Amino acid sequence: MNQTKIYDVAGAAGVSLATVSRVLNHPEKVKEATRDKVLRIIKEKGYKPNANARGLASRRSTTVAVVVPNISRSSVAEMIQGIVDAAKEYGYTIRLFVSEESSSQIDMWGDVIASSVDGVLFMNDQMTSELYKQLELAPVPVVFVNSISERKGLGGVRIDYEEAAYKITKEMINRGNKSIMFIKTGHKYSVNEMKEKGYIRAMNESKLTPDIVTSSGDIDINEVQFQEILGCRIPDVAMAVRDSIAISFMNIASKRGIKVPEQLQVIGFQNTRYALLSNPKLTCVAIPIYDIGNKAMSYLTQLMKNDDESVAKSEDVIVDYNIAWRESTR
Amino acid sequence: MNQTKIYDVAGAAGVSLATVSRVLNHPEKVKEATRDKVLRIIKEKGYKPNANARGLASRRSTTVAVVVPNISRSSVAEMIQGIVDAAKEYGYTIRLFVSEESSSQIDMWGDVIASSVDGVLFMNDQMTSELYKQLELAPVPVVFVNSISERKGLGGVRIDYEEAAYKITKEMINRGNKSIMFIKTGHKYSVNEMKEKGYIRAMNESKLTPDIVTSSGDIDINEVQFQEILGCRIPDVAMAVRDSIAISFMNIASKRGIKVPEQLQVIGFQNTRYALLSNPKLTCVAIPIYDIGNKAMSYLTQLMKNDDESVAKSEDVIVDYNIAWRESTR
DNA sequence: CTGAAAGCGCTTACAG
DNA sequence: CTGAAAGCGCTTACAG
Repeated sequence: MNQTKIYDVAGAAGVSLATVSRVLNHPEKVKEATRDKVLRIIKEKGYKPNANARGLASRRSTTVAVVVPNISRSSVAEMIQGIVDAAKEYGYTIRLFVSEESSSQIDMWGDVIASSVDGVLFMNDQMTSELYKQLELAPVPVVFVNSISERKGLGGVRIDYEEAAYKITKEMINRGNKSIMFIKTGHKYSVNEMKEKGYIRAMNESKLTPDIVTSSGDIDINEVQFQEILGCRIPDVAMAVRDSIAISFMNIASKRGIKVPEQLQVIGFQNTRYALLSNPKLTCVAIPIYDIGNKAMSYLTQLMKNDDESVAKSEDVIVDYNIAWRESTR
Repeated sequence: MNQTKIYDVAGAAGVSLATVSRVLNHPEKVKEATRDKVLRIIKEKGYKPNANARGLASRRSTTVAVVVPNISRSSVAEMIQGIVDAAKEYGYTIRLFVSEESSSQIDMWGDVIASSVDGVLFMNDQMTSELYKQLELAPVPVVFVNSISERKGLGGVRIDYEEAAYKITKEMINRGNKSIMFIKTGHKYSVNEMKEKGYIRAMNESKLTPDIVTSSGDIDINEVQFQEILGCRIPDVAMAVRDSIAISFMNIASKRGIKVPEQLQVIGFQNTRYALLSNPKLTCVAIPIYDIGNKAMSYLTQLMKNDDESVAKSEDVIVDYNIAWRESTR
């Protein structure tokens, strides 16, 4: 019930607590015989150093903060799984910070820093200049995950969403499709803006008129809107910024008797499990979101072991994506 | 860049660091004028106490551990959102521990305790007696979340899954359905075993023969299996332990030209977003998973403020569920 | 290779 | 109501 302290281990092993500490932190500095004895006792007693004390004394907590907006978005959860797995590999522990709005992220930032983490994995799609300022003052490295930073020295692991949207649009044009609809949401997510940009570029290049629909985040409202749209026009292709919106659109089309993919092709963005459970199965730009989390954490560990005085700066790392061709396209 | 320390605040305010600490931890013990001055300076300097130091000195870290298997399951993510929101309300911070297998949860447990949290929210569906032993020795309160503990003094917030499965099965029988299939997975999840039990009880009560199918966790394998099953027999109702399996079954049925819900009714368990994106929309036993997380965290805060010498024990708290009737049933 | 000691940044009895 | 001091459980130069 009372946790074993380093003193207990030292006592039982007949060494000083400094030696026990060294066995844990700099084993190469301890004679093998001593080390083995201490390790045995540590195991016997199930000793684990108190994280607070260790963090306070060493200024390294082997903990990183993961700052995300709303964890229940399925892509966020999967990304965290990637982070967690990499963290485990490198011996880091996670402190989770979830913020609803970007304004609250500023308040939260103080807590993040005070929690004395060794680094931060940061996800935010609605950056403000004040937030940038805060991040730039961070006493530890910050790496963006699947979101876009506009500042030098503050980068992260992500996809080139503009390119991805451009290429898939281009591909659909090359396949002979003329009317390609782009469905976005009202939110000002920078990654979604990149997708829109890529789409527009591809359309313009081919002298086609962009057809952009802004949908709600709510499924029920979407459905009404999609009914209206499909009552007026059936595009060759509908591409949505999120899988769930694409599926919602596809379902409404099916209900109206429109054949997918024969009359209408539908493309999503992300490749969540929704895409495999839809009927027909959704073609989408597959974002390796697990890998993004995983790589971001690995990258952060590199920055954290920088012994320099200064805080290591992060740069953008662009990760490859691919296209999962399924039944909603032909 | 260098973080403000309590000394800096004390200096600027012309008081001792003890007073600054008191303003933060026992404001009622400080004269109002002093308190206001200190608070002003704290705000000015953006001072936040170092979490490690505070935790070490006070033995309270205002941090709780959240221990879950695989965060990317959508129900887990939503539950964590509930936890996070309640944690924020009570001023707690989250340390996230994710374990793949139950064996690794034992190893992990040492880390959980060493991380000096004030309490633990624990989710595990495959308990072993060794794990129970560890949990019972925990120096802080432990509350189960959406999983079942068989030990006294170790309880948690959850649904009565047996009752839920019993009632929905009963309801479908009362509506005149005779052949009701239950689709489970190979995993030994205790909550799923409860669902199975409830289903069997309802069937037996009505002298109907239970029809239990064990499916794989993999969508592709499932589909092959479901094709085979539907080639042999079409039940009046198919009920699955998870939404995703139910949807998968429903999609295969649709592809075979079986009309849902006319010829086959399908019911899921959970009410994830999948259920709204399926076509037709899935009827399911709706588990208020966000609330479960939220309540578990609230409950834990109560246990943590127990001033007693002993560690507060937790008891089971059963949360209500309801049924979301949608298009896959009639 | 090992130990004694200082110190990490706080909190909290204990005096006053 | 406030301050001086001890102590939380570690790590890490510094001697030896």
